[in-house]
Amino acid sequence: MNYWLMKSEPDVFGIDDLKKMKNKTEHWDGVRNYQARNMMRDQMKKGDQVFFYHSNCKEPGIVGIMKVVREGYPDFTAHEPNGKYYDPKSNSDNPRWYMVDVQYVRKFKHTITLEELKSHPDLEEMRLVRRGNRLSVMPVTAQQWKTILTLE
DNA sequence: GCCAACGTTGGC
DNA sequence: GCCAACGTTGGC
Repeated sequence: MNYWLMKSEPDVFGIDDLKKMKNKTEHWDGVRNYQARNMMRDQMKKGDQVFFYHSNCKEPGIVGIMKVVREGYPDFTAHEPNGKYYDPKSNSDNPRWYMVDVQYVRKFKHTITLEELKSHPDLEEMRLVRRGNRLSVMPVTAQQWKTILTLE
């Protein structure tokens, strides 16, 4: 089993929104970055655990855990001409973008803030805490996963 | 709201 | 295939 971290802006779609969905499950649409796409399309497997990260908000950080319940499949929002994720260069015969379905597992009592993550010596290697990082889907090692859970 | 960092686009 | 221009991300 692998571990991941995925970012979302809570004003757009936060962990409470995921919890409210039917079966507490939602497709993770709108990712328009090739590296992130490749991970969702090729590497994320059913049962993988994922940290839910809130970005671009008052208190950025990890707010809880979800899991992959459906492996990579084409992101249909790229084919909705009036949608905000529309990409005219993608089509259903040859989809450019992919997504996975994730299910809510639990929410932390407190947000593990970016500041805390940055100040932990064992997490220096995490892409998340690196300067200028913009990747919205990234792998987390088993060791990092364990370390982060101790901060809960 | 600012702006640095980054990814993508497109002219050449 | 280089690289300047542009758009986006996301912390602050």
